[in-house]
Amino acid sequence: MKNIEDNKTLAKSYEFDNVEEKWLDRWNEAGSFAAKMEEGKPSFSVVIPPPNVTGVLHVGHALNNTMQDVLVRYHRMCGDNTLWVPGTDHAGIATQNVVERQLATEGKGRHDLGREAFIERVWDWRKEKGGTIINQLKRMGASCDWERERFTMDEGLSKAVREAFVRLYKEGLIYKGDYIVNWCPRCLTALADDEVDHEDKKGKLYHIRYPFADGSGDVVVATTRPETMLGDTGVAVHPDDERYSHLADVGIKLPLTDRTIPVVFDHHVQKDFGTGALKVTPAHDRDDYEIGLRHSLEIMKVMDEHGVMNEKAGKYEGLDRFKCRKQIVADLKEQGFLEEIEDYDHAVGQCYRCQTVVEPTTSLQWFVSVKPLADKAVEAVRDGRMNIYPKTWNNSFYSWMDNIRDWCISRQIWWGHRIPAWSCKDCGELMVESVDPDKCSKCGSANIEQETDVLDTWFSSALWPFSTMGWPEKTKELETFYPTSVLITSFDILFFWVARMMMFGLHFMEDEVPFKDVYLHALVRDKHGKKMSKSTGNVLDPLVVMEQYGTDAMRFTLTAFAAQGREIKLDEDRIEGYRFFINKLWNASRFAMMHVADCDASITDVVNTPQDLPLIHRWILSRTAKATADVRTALDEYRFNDAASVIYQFVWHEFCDWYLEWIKSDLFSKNEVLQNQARGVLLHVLETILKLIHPITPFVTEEIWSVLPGERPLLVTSEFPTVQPWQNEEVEKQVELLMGVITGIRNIRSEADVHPSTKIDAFVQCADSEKTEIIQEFTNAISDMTRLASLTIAAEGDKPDDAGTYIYQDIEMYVPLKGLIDVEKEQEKLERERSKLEKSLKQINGKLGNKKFLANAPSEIVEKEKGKLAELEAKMAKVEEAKKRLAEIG
RNA sequence: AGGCGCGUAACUCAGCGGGAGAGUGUCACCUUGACAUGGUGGAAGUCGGCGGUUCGAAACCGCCCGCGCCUACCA
Repeated sequence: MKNIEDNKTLAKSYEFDNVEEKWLDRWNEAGSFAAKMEEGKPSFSVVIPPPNVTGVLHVGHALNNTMQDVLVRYHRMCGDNTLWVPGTDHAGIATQNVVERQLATEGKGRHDLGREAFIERVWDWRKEKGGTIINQLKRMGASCDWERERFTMDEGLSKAVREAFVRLYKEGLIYKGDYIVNWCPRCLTALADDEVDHEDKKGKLYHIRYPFADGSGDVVVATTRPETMLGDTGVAVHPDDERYSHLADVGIKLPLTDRTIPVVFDHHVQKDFGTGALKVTPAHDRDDYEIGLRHSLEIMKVMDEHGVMNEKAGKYEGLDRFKCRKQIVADLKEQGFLEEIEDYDHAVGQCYRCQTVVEPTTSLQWFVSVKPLADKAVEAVRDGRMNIYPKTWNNSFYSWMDNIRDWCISRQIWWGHRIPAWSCKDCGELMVESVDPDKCSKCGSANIEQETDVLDTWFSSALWPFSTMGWPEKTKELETFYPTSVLITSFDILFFWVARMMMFGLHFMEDEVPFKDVYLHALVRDKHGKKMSKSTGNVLDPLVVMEQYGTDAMRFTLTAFAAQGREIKLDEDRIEGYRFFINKLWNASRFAMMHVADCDASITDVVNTPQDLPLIHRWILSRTAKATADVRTALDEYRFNDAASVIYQFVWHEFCDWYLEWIKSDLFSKNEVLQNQARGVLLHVLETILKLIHPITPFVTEEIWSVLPGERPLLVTSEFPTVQPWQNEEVEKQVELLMGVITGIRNIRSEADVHPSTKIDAFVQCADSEKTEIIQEFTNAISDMTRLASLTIAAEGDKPDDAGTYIYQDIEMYVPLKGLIDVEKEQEKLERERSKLEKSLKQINGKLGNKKFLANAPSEIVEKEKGKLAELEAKMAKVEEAKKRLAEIG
């Protein structure tokens, strides 16, 4: 045995600072994370949800990447061909904004530089700052194959984007058209529907009187945006609304203009809202646009791209849309058309990047016809080729996909994949080609010009699962790793991203799904369920957490919290708790090292013949097999929190609390056989534990592993434990019995305030000879663990009056404590016990007395209840007897 | 308005058809040959409410109360 002070291998508590850095380097040097593509092995592959290149690690990333890493490390240890592709997303608008802000501090705008110079500037920025989040992911221990890092704008992926675009165009699935889109007048670009945030704002509802053209009367319409009336080309009412049925042929004289507009009848109008009449502005409202189409109304755009009124707005030309609103209201009022202004709260769409109020407007944009693609994705989920976890998301997925609109993919910014379309300035021909054309394919003119728009960022990320593996080339990576095994991401991008990967994956990869499983994890909130935000000040920064508690503690916490739900309320106290757990593991290993440091690694061979081992070793091997099975199942089913809790429970409360305490006497024994058995099993179980936890807490486990005796390869690439045939019910039952006795005696000591160092005499009495025999056999272990001077098997009726008592099943333990017994306290304890038993007995007797129960319940349940009843009755008898005896002295 | 979800010990959460669990906190005792980032023992819950299904419900169904989130075309 080594003296503890001489033990130089492990410090007294786990200090993570140097350890983490050290192993990051070693794993890197050893190429531990490099994907292997060996024949005949199962594949496990994951592509990272690429964080924005402008991103900084937040707790959501930490959760997301911990979960991925747990699975990836697990499968790598299982010997699978394992690939985890890392990378970042060019994040068009976000990145452009960052660089534009940087330019602004120099007093410049992007137009001062021009397109090419600006893009170069963005690349410079990316070179300098774009690695931040990648480095932070590395710091977390994410075991991506870093050699394969990809960027959505790098050469290979750009080629894939172009190929995808050209194919879709040639297949007629991409078209260019003048449609209403969400327009950001500040970013000067179209936005996809899901790039618009809706926020309730206080506003006004203006009621405006629209006179009939024939002067026979008027109708009042309501609007929150009076300035759009300049673009009104109709008034809509419900076809069943009698109030307006006579207006079919009468026009409306639009105030402030000299135009007369028609009344149309449309089911979209709500009869009971306001007056039941709706002004229709097809050019500046999505619904009005649809109504306009249905009734062939003119589309009249009255604003320009900056949100400034244009020449169609007549005298209002040149006014900003909000200034124009004021002016219009004033004019309407003056001319007597304004009926009423009421306060009105409603949702206003804002640009998700700059919060400018979005202007719905028509413009010439590129679209993907998604319906046929969406149907295939839905089909793949419905027939189980793709599974969404948790499956509660299926319904949301279906309903979104069924109502999906064509996807506007063009953006009027500079940073992104420029649309590979050229138009001929002479004949107007549009060319979409994979190779840049130098002249018009129709008229031969060299006077051609490339489209200036770039593609929506999500277009390139939709290709991610296969573009990162070399598509459109046929690569070994694709062959080995596509479809990927599982996609792990946050539910809030199910539609932005996941659905689009499904659509593109199926389309371009010959109906092969991009991933078999999708795991949608929760959003991380603070411990009260509030969204973490800088302004609230409740943000938990993973970088700070890693510094304070260590990366392993953070990872374990996140894993333990990762139940399949919609939100995770993260309580910082829990992180500390799990840090203590890691320290516990550390110290248990330290203890083990005191006994096995100088041994040969082959001492673990004793586990090959478990039948030759003493009971407690067989017990821990049985529990180890159970824990191994449970962890594997949990990870296979994405029940991360279960894996964490199985490990926690097993390591702390079974391995440390019971097993280590129990084998101490053997470890210190002079009997070499016992000692070697203890050392061998101890080392084996510790090795197994380290392997089981490694996917969750890679650093501390690798560190401990490295000091264990013998030459050993890195833990990261060691074999994950398989379930050994060690589970043994009989052994577990016997140990449980002994534990019950030990707990009982400890309880008596504690209740009677016997000082822990005082050795006492204890007695056990039980009518069951089998149980008595086991207790007899383990007298020494019981005595060691309860600090007894002696343990005696007593005959019935031998019990002295002044003894502390505890009853476990049908076993009574007692400790004579002359003068130390507080009779009243003891009586209270027994009464509590008795009343609890009485309640349970009543319940069970009720069940077993119920004929229907006996008839309907499965027989094993009935048997179980009967067994329970016998046990409780025996215990009750003991308790009543003890009470009676106690009453006699009292 | 529709959809989804949540309400279990003081707190943060598991469990989701057969005896109410974990961590933290709390109380008592204890520096016993890894660990006080520890040990031992204890207290603590009509499992939001009311009905229903069932031999049996915290779990399944319905309604109600409270709280979130998402989607939406009430202008």
